[in-house]
Amino acid sequence: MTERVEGDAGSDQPAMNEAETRRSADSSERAYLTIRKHLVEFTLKPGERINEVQLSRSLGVSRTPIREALNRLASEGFVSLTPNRGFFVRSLSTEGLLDLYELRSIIECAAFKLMCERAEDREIDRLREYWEAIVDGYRDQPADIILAEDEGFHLLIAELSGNPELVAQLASINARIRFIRRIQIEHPSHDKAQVTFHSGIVAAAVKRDAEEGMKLLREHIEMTVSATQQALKDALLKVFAPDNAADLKRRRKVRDA
Amino acid sequence: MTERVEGDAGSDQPAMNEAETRRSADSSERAYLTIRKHLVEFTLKPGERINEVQLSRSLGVSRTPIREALNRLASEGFVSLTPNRGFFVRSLSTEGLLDLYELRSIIECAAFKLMCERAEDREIDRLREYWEAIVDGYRDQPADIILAEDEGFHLLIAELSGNPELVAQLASINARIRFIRRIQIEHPSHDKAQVTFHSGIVAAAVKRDAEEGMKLLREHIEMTVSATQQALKDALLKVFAPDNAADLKRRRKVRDA
DNA sequence: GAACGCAATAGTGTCGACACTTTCTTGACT
DNA sequence: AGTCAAGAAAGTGTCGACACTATTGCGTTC
Repeated sequence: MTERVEGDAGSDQPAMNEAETRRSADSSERAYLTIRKHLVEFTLKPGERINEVQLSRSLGVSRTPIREALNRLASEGFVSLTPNRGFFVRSLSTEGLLDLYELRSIIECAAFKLMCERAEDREIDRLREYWEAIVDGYRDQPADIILAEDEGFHLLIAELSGNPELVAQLASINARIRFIRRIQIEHPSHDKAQVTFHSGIVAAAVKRDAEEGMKLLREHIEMTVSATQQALKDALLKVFAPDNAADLKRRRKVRDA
Repeated sequence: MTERVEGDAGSDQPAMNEAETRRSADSSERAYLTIRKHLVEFTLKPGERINEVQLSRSLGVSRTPIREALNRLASEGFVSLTPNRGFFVRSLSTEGLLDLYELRSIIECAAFKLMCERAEDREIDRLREYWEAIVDGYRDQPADIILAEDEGFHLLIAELSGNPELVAQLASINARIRFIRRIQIEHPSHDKAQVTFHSGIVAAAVKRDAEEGMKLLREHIEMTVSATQQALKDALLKVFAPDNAADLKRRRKVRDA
């Protein structure tokens, strides 16, 4: 008896309903996407313990697909698993984020260099065209679109490196820092240098100037990092400022004692 | 019926010093280790479909922990999942291996550079001591030990980079190429330059000469790659030469028709 | 004799149940 | 009053079962 709850917390998956394609309902995949969304949006808060039963109820599926999704998320570093105690939302400290950005910088620089060495001219053209196609309205879009376009740009570079492992790595990193990037894009400190930056990258690619491109990438990510620290601080404030029941309770207990 | 595979533990988990999710000795974990072992030893052959029921019988557990293990292995790139058709052993083409080695080179070089920039003197000393402690009997050990010691050496560099993400990445890559590395170490073409190489790395580290160290790492991995191609060819031959039932059946069918 | 479709089989995806572990609650003892 | 222990409650880890999908084998038709 499949109880199909769609109105509840499942509201995360909007345009996924194609009556045409006989796509298997695949609860696991939907659970994965939904939970990841909750993680990215801080609906599930850092450090919090994840209740499988509660999740399975709110998604209208049994615990099995929930656990499959959580295992996947654990491999990807979103959550951690303590035996017999369950899954916990991995708390992303500032430090942890910086480590991720550093890794991203490493991967992206390497990808750019390999692209310069290996890509065909017409492939470099694809990069230029991709950028030219979005540059016009770039800054006037909503944050989500900007983010997607930016990720697409960098993923394309990874693809043109000819090494699928780099693409996979970058995609994984992107997923993990997406939430903070979105926050940062919406943050007042978000700079207008993005456009210049991307144009510079394209120019360096066309010239096959690996050094120049890597320098730009490094600088850019470096710059982003400092902006990110402020954004993260604000974000955490926003998340934990509205009454956090568990936290309050713990404090009250201590105070009363 | 329970196939208890935990003997020579070192062969599969040489240097598990990772911040990754820690698990206890539950069924899932055992299944994960066992299946991974089968994968790296080609007991489960590239491209083959994985039968969950069969696996669960041979391990004496239900399908649930098997599926959890397989999901994890899928996130890590060992197997792939096709909806409604199940898990397949990912066929590691030569090309795919080269991509992995390239990624490894990128990560290791970056780690070395960061270590040179950041590590304390006494941390560099740890690296030197690690190497001095194993250098004596290094070449006279069985392949598994050599492999574990080598992985430990490189993981230590990653640790000294101060970025846990690099450690995690390297550990994951190591797991995926371990099977071929072991084969390669046992292969006649395995060179004696290993000792010189590691000593050179240590020397460069002590001098904080990032360029020198990265050059050594690149050269070394480059060299390994060509040796690996031959080793892989031999390995695949060895794996597929003894009758492969599925394959033979398919061929017979075609021939008879 | 070959292509097609239908039935039988094998195998995955998901479920609800239960055992065991951890955490919380209550109440006795000092 | 405070501490500790025993029991209750909550929650995870694993199981066997079942529905549905893909594959295989067989018989029919042209």
